[in-house]
Amino acid sequence: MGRRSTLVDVARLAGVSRATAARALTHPHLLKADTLSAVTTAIDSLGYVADAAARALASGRSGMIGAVVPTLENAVFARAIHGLQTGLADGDLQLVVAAHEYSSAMELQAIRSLLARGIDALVLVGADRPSETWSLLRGGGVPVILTYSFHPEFDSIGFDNARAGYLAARHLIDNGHTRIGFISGPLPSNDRMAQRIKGAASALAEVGRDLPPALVSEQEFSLSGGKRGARALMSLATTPTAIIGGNDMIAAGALHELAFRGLRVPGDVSVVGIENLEITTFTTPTLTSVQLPTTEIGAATARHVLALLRNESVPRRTEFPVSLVERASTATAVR
Amino acid sequence: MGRRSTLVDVARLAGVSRATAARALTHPHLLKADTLSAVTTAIDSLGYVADAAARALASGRSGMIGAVVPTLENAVFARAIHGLQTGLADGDLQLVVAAHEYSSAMELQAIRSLLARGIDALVLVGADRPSETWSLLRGGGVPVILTYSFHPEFDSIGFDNARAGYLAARHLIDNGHTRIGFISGPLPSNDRMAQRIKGAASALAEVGRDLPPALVSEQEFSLSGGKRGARALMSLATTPTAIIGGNDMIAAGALHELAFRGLRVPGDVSVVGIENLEITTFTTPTLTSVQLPTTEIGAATARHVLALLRNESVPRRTEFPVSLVERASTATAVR
DNA sequence: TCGACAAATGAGATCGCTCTCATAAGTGCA
DNA sequence: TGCACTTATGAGAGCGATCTCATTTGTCGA
Repeated sequence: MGRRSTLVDVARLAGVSRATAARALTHPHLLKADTLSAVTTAIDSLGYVADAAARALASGRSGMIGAVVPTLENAVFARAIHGLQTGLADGDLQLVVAAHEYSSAMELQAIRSLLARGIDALVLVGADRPSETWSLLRGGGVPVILTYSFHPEFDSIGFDNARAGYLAARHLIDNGHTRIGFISGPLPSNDRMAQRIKGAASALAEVGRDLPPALVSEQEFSLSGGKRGARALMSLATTPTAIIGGNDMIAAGALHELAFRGLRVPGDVSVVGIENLEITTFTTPTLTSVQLPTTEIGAATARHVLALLRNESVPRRTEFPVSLVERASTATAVR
Repeated sequence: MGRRSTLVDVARLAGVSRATAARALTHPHLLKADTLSAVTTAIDSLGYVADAAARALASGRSGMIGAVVPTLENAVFARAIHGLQTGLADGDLQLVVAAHEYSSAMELQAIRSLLARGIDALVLVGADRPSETWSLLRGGGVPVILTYSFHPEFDSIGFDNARAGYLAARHLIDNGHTRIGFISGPLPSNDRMAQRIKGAASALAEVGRDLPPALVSEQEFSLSGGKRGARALMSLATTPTAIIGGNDMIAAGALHELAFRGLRVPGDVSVVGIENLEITTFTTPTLTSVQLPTTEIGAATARHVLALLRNESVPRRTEFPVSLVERASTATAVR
C-alpha cells in the first residue's frame, strides 16, 4: 500500500494503455462503452484519485479559483464567499481565499501569491486599487471578476453603491432631513463606501445641501464602530437630525448609542442602514435600510466563473438593483 | 512575451544550470553569494514566478491547506477561517475552503475533493462524522487537524463544549432556576451543540433535575432561529424560567421574542448565550454569555499547521478555557 | 606544491498527467 | 470484397519544477 495508485496502475489493471485510461477521465465519450467500464472498474477497485498537481501541470488548469476579500469578519463578505464556494463546488472547482484587511499592499501580495498558485480565475472586491495592482491583473493571464463595483476593463458583478447611498439620503430628505450624518466603514481601499457617501452627497446636492466632511465619521464595520460614530456625530456643535450607517451593523450600533444618550429614534434622530440584514428587524426601533443583493453576488459570481471557464459568453457587467426598505427608524424631521 | 518565463529562462539569463537556478529558490544557502545574486537578478528582470503545479508535482507538496466548515454564514466559522487564513499567509500557505451545510455527506464529498487537490493538511470542525469519513481521513495520508472538538486519533484544537453548556446551566441553577430551556443550533453533524446540551443536562443532574427533550428546541443559528425557539419554549404547558441559547445570536433572538411577548428579562425569564460576541453588550438587557475562544482557535490552528509542516513537534491536543461572563440577562428565579 | 576533503555546480531522471499524432479496428457503400 | 472513412486505442513527447548523484572548483594542511 502506501503509495497512491496512479494512472499507470489503473491502465495496467484495466488492460489498456495509459492514454486510454487518461481519456476515461477527461474525454470518456471517446471510449467504447466496455473499455470505459473496464477503466472505471479499475479506478474504483484501486480507489484511484487523479493527482491534481500533475493534472494542473499537464493541462494548464488548476481547477482552483482565487478570491481576495477585505475581510471574512464582515458578514457580507463571508456570505458572498459562502455563496461563491457553494456555486463553484457544483463545477468541481475549489475556492482559495485570502483577506487583505483593507490594505492595498496586502491585497497586491495576496493576488500575487494566488496568481503564482496558478488559479484559473480571480475574484476581487471593489475597483479601488493602485495602478501596480491593475497592471498585474492585466498581465496575469487570468480572468478577473470584480464584485461589488464596476470597472470597464474587467467583468464586474455588483450593484450601484452610489445609488444605495442616494436612496438612503433621499428617503431622509423626503422626510425633511437636510443635516445628515454618515458613519462610514473603513475608507482605504474601499470604493464601495466612498460611493455610498458620494451617493448620499448627491442626493443632498439635489436639494441644494451638502454632506460636509465633519458629518462623515469613519469607523470600523461593527456595532461598536457604529456606536463610536454616533457618539462622534452627536458631539458636534450642530448635530445631525438623521444618520446613515455605512452598513447595518454600524447603523444598529448607532441606534444603541442614541438610545444610550436618551435620544429617541425616530423622534429626535432618524437612522438608515445599508444592507438590510436580518438584524434590521431585531433592533429597537426596527431599522430602515437599503437592501443590497449580497447573497446574489456570490451565487452570480460562481455562475459567471463557471460559464467563463466553459468558454461560454458572459456579460461583462451584471448589475443587481438596490431598494429602500422602510421600517420604524425613520420619520419626519422635527425641526 | 505571452509565455510565462520558466526556470530554464532564468538559468539561461543567469548563465547557470537549471539545477542551480532551482536551488536559488529552494536551498539558497547552498549557493555562492554571487551566483545566487546572478540568479535573483535574472528572476527579477524576467518577473519569474515559479509554477505552483510543477512545483507541487515535483516536490509532493502543494502549499495549500484545506478547511471544511459547516458554513461561512455563521460568524464563528467565518471568523475562525479568517484567523486561519491570516496565520497561514505568514507561512506562504494558501487556504482552500469548503462548506458542508451541516450535512455529513457533503462534508465527505468536500474532504474527498480537497484530498484529491493534494492539500498538505486538512482542517475540520468537530468530531461527529460517519465512519466512512473517518477511514478516509485515516488513509488520506494528510495530517488532519480537528477544531472545536477533540478526538483521540487526530490533532485537536478546541475547547470543552460540554463545559460551556455546563457553565451556562450552572449559573442559572445557582440563581435558583431548575426548569431550563435550551435553544440549540442544528444538531446533525454538530457534536459541539450536542455537547453543550449534554453539559447543561449534567449541571441539572447535579441538583437532581434534568433537561427533558421537550425543553430543547432545535433551530438554525440566527436571530430568527432564536425567536422561533423562544416561541416554542414559551408555548409549552409549563414554561421554563430560564433559557440557554446555543449561541449568542440565538439567545439575542430569544430576548427579542420574550420582549415581544411582554416578558421581562431577567424578571420573568433569564437568558444565557454562548460565545460572548460583541452583540451581547448591545442587546436589551445585555446578555450573560459563556466566552468561547473562537478567535484563538483560528490563529492557533494556523500555528499548529505551520509547525506541523515544518516537522516541529506539536501537542496533539490544545484546549482553551471557557468562562462565564455575567451581564444583565440573568437573575434569581422568581418562582 | 600536492593530495584530501568540502563546497558549489551540473546532468539527468522523475513526478503523474494531458495531448497530439500515428496506428489499428470498425463501418458503409459501390 | 475492397476502398475510403470514421472511430477507438496506443505511443511518446512534453508540462516545469525538484532531487539525487556525479563532477568540478576551491581550500587547507603537510
